Amino acid sequence: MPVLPPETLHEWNLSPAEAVALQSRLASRVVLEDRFAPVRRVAGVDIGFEDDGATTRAAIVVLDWQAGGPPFEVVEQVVYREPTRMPYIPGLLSFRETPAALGAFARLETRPELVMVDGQGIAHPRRLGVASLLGLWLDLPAIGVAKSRLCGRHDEVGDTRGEQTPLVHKGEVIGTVLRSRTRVKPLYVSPGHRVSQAAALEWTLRFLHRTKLPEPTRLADRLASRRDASGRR
DNA sequence: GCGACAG
DNA sequence: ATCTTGTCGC
Repeated sequence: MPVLPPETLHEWNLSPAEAVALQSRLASRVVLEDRFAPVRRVAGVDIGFEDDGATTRAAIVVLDWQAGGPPFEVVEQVVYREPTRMPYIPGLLSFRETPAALGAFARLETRPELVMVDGQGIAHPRRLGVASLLGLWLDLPAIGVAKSRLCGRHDEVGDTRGEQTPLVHKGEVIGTVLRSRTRVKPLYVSPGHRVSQAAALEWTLRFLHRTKLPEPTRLADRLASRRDASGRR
């Protein structure tokens, strides 16, 4: 799908302090209301690192929601790698991950109506996790589904599948802590962009099958870790 | 000042 | 994140 040149993001070439300031500015543009086109194709995104961090790898799996499931029909999938440009700094992970994710989207033929990302949405100190930055950049509805907490506090979640409790940071509800599987570490679900808090949770629940992760993210995760992941399929 | 800290 | 085999559960 057509995407602004990822290079633009690299060219920001920001110091940590500048990146922090930019996050705050961009966060003001995040939309927390449902602004969807009818959802048919949903993209699951997973970004990870190889070679001790030297390489960034982004995997995308596009599912057809209207075709029914589970199992959901896989419409397209892409794995894309490029040299890592920035170190890992808590709170600035999105700058490290997003360039590769944009490279992967640029190589995707399908334009999804919804994006689900492995990482935080607004459940971030400055309300701009990877899912928000990616959603803004692509101008698509995006949801963050993280496997652990970055910031905020919450009550203990019941240990049974389906139980949930709000994630609160500085008096704001920034997400939902969701027990996706009984006796398994909970997920941290938050809106990325163009999605309400309620819809972010609803879509996540809709894609939850028997596993800890919702299907889009789970399949992207799995695709990323395949030995023969040579690109497309 | 002391911890915490997405992937 | 990643390094890794077996093992338990659906």
